[in-house]
Amino acid sequence: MKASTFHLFTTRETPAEAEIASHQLMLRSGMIRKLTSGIYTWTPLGLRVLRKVEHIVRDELDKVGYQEMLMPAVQPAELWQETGRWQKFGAQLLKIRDRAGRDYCFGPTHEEVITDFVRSEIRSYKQLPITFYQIQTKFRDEIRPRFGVMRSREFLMKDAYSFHINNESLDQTYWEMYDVYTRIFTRTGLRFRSVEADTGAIGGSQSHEFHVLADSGEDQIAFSDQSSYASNVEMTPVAAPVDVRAEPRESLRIVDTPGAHTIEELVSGYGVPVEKTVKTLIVHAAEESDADFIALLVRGDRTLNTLKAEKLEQLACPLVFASDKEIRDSIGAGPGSLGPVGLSMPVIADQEVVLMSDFTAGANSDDKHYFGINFERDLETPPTADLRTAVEGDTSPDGEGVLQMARGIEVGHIFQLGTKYSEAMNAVVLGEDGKSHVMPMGCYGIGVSRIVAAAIEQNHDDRGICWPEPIAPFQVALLPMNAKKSHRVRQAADKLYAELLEAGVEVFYDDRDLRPGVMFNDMELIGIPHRVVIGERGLDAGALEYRYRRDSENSEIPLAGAVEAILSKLK
RNA sequence: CGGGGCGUGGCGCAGCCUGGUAGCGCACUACAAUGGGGUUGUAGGGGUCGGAGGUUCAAAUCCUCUCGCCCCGACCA
Repeated sequence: MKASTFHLFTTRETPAEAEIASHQLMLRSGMIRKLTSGIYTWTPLGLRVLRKVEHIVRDELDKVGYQEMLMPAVQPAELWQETGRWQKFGAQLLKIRDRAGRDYCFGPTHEEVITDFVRSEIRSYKQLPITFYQIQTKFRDEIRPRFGVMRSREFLMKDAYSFHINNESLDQTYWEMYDVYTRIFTRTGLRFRSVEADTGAIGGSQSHEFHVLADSGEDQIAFSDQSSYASNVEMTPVAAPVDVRAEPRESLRIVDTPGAHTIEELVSGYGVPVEKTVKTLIVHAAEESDADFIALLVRGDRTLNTLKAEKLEQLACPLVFASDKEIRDSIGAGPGSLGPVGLSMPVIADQEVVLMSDFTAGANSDDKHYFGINFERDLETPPTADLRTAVEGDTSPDGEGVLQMARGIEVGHIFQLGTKYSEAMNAVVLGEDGKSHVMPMGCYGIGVSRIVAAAIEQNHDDRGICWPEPIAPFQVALLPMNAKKSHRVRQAADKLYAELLEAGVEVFYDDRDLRPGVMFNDMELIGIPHRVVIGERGLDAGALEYRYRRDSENSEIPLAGAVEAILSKLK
């Protein structure tokens, strides 16, 4: 590709709207342009990277015999009403109405369409298992799109769906897909990690996420320092502590604590050690429950894990916190002065709380706290559950080692869906036994456009992008120095360009007659991994200058045999 | 959804408080010089100041409404 005829538009200044490195660099290098909130145009430069990622994904899926297809982006409402997701999917579902008043949505995912397809195409267990996939534009009306294509509303996704005669077959394909994903992300050249994950809105049982590791990642992942255990911290279980509760040493007493409405104020204002405090959170009970509200107890320095709480059958799902007014109406005190002693509603305590003794909590009276609270003596020991979010240093759930934390960008997610959709949509096949069987399903997603942003987030420096070679827009940048004046340089560059093309190298030939500094800066900004410079100085010495994008020093390549020398640098 | 901020050539911004008819840098066009890390000079083109209404002799500037975008929060006990 010659720069003179390629649309390249780089900027020196960073657009004000971009917060994180990948977004800034994608805009500055001219890979993407925003059309409107969360919706982007991919320029020729950006598209080259997107296509590279897409190709790796497609290639690895094809290798194991999964079949590519293409489903409609616009889907009829009836299909979504069949599974109940027309309502349940919520505001993220972009609904559209046609001229006849019929309702549609722009597909945020394709379980309904594929299940509809399969229920009419697949008749016999002999056709199973089967896995289809597509690479397609999705739309999710995010509450708050941000970070460019990292969290956009319109995005490119690979979604795959597998259908089975039984759960064993599903499990087999699930783990096969796990291996395919591992190969895909390995091939992109990114540092990544697979973790156990929550199944979320898609539903199902088993699930893993694949995260690209980067400090700016929106997710936190927990992993053991000694075993292969890793999970998204939003669902990392906390092992039940094995300690024994200490005997009471203090007497129960009520203390005036004006101004102490948070744990922090209690700790700083009254000298209570934070690990001797208990937070009391009032949440809505499940609809079918007798109680209206339930109190949850966690240690003062812990964070309630919403996902864990939602899974408790006694609690409303999704979790709803009681409003200040509801709290005052039912307890007679405001938030900030709540505690389990004398509380007239069901209580569930985090498992470590019941091992505490001589602790402090609100007295259910404004500006008063109980000090020296002890279970059994001052209140009944409540039922327990794993309620808090895991933290660094916790014992690994598999018992081996302790947990470390890292930040990640979710780029892949695989689920065992079971029969959630096939049952709702009556997707059945005839089994060997002559009877109808509802097909268990798996679904598997990869955020293709997000991978591009994640790759930059993980691979950049103060000069620009440092593409991993497998997804770089070009492999080699060829820069002639002052070619306008020097016919030798121009001729040598033209010749090398032709030879590199002939050898199948993706070479970007900067024939724009710009000053060297401009070319260097552009090539470093857009992150081409290998740079070859041709100048009078080098030609005199019979050499080219070579530099790898991540290096800070040049090396020399003999002019004779330059193509082979360059080829040997490529990965 | 709640809070905050911003809309002025393609991009980054100043001008607004104190009203007088729009400016700077980058980018773009032409010419010239320069030619190994965003070079320099000269001459240019391009903006209904997000939109609507109002106040005024006069509005980018003041007032009202509206649209769009960005950021933060959505665990607080």
